[in-house]
This record gives sequence, structure tokens and C-alpha cells, in this order.
Amino acid sequence: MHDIGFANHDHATCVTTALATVETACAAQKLQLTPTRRRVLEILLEEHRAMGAYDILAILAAEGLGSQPPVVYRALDFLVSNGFAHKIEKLNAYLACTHPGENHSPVFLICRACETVAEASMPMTDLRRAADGAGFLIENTVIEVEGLCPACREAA
Amino acid sequence: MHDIGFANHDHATCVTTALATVETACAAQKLQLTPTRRRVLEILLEEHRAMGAYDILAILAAEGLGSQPPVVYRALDFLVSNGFAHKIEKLNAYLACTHPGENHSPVFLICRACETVAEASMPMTDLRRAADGAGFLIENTVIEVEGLCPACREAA
DNA sequence: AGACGATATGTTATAATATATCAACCCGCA
DNA sequence: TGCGGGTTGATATATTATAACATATCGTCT
Ligand SMILES: [Zn+2]
Ligand SMILES: [Zn+2]
Ligand SMILES: [Zn+2]
Ligand SMILES: [Zn+2]
Repeated sequence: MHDIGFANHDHATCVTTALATVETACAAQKLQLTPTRRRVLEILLEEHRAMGAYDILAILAAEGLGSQPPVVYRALDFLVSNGFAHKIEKLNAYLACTHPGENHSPVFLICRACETVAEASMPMTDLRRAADGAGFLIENTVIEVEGLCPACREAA
Repeated sequence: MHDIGFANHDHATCVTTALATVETACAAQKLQLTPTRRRVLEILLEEHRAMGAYDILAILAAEGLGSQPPVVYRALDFLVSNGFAHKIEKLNAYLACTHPGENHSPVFLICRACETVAEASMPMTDLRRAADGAGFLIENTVIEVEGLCPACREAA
């Protein structure tokens, strides 16, 4: 596993490089990164946390970018289905991908104390091998781990 | 991994042994398997599939066991928190545990074609090792795999 | 028996999350 | 110019889940 994600980081750079990566990927794949889609991604990147769809919608509404649920759900659908953001099923919340474009099977580490969510990436060899053996064809995985991050573990 | 779960089985035995196991566990731990809780578990066992809370509630209502959402959510909360049933986050649905009582970290294999959900149990050594190394304390895992079960894979 | 606490249930209302549907618009292209 | 795909606007509704508060039930202590 790499990129455990609970460490401090240069957030301004983190946002701008992720945006640039997504822009490049959209250009390459002829995907339309429209203003609302782009703004939703920016919001997720800036906040750098798992956000509910209605939290995002409130921000969009305040900026005059739309106030009805379909606005945000459409943007999220675009971002998630193209791998630029992820849905955390356990939280019904959305998170910008920390390495968009790369083909990856994310693992999310959710701290129940500080609510931070870190995206890790690791080879799930156990899972692949077992599923293959059983004849199950894996198309998508949801791997979410709840617990305490290093900082909150320390504090407790 | 064992107990891949897509195979045929003696369902009557499957239901009665699971119920008996839960009854024993409740007696041992002084948990109250009240009529509604027991009936919800029975429903999940009989149907042997992931069911939405309101699907279950409709059955309870038809039987005069309560018609308001809290009735079923309370029963599900009891069953889930004691390990007698599981919530499939990806589906917002609930499933009876196939080996209640045992301390386990389930893995769910969800077939997108036939909607069958199989509960497997496997050691997530990759995950444990990586999380330990990163200082993250795992308290709970959600591992859900979407794809095609052997039968549907065959058919396709 | 009577008072009490812990647990479970009944009931009403509402919150939170997500989708269906249909009309309008935009833009590249035949 | 007219078509066609993708996107947006707008209204309504579906689905999933919880808050809040009253009532009931049961064992325990006095
Ligand atoms: Zn990612
Ligand atoms: Zn934390
Ligand atoms: Zn069965
Ligand atoms: Zn189980």
C-alpha cells in the first residue's frame, strides 16, 4: 500500500495538479469538463474530505450554479464514472480521487473520530485469487475500512 | 476463501440451523431475540437474498407485526450489531449472516446480473498488514465485490 | 407490594439521499 | 438547414433512514 494519506501535504499544489490531470484526461478522452462538473471537482479537491451530495449542492446554490439535486448528482455521476472522484458507500459521501486517470482499485481508510478519509491503493491479491478460483468475475470493488487513524489512535 | 455461496444447497436446513445458532448465541449472551427481531431474521433467512428495509417492513406489516419504519430498522440494528445479519452498503440492503456467531470479516460477492449476494469469509492479510504498517487501527471492514457469478458468467 | 432502571415497543413526523421525467438548449456536422 | 448526441433546467417523486417522545414490560432492590 502507498499513499496512506493521513500525512500533511501541500494542499494548494495537491488541488492544482489534480485539476490539471483531470483536464488533460478529459481532453484526451473527449470528455466535457463543463463548468458545473469542474466546480464540483474543485469543491471536492479544496475541501479534501468526503462530502455529501447536498453539502456540495449548497455550495453550488450559493454560487448560482444550480440549486436542484439533479445538478449535483449529474456532476458526481460524471466524475465518479470517469474515475475522477469516488463514492464512499459507508458514508453516502463523495471524495475527489487522489490519483485520477490511473486505473486503480481504491481502498478507503475512514477514521471514525476525525472523519478523515484516506484513499490508498493496494493490490488485493487475496481477493483476486480467491474470486478467480471461485469463477466470480470481478468488475468493481468497494473496500472501505473503518477505524482510527494514527493521530486519533495516539490521542486515545 | 471458503463458502462462495453460489452453489445450490439444502435451504430448509440452512434456515433452521442458522436460526438455532442465533437462538443459542442469544441465550448465551443474554440478548433478547424478541418476536419482531426473530421474524426479521427468519424473513432474511427464508428469502436468502439481500433485501431492502422497506421490503422487509412490507412483510411485517402484512403479518401485523408493525408498519412503521422504526420497527424494521430497530430489528435490523439488533441483528446487524450482533453479527446475525449484514448490511450491504452498495445495495442499501440487508442479508442474514451465513455463519452467525463466528467472529468474521465478511466479503460479499454481488452478481449484477442475478442480484445474488454470496457471503464469503477470507483472511484479508494484504489489508491487515498494510493498515498495521501505516498505523491505522482497523475496527470494521466493508468489502463488497461486484461482478458476475459463475452461472451468469456462463450465460453471457 | 411498590419504586426504580434498563430495555423494548408504539407512533408521529421528518430528515437525508437519490432518481424519473420531460422540455429546452447547444454544438458539430451532413 | 435540419438532424442527433450530449448537456442543462425544472418539477416532482421515490427511496432510505432517523428524531423525538410516549408507553409498556420485566427484573431487581427495598
Ligand atoms: Zn482514486
Ligand atoms: Zn483521525
Ligand atoms: Zn439457503
Ligand atoms: Zn456473516
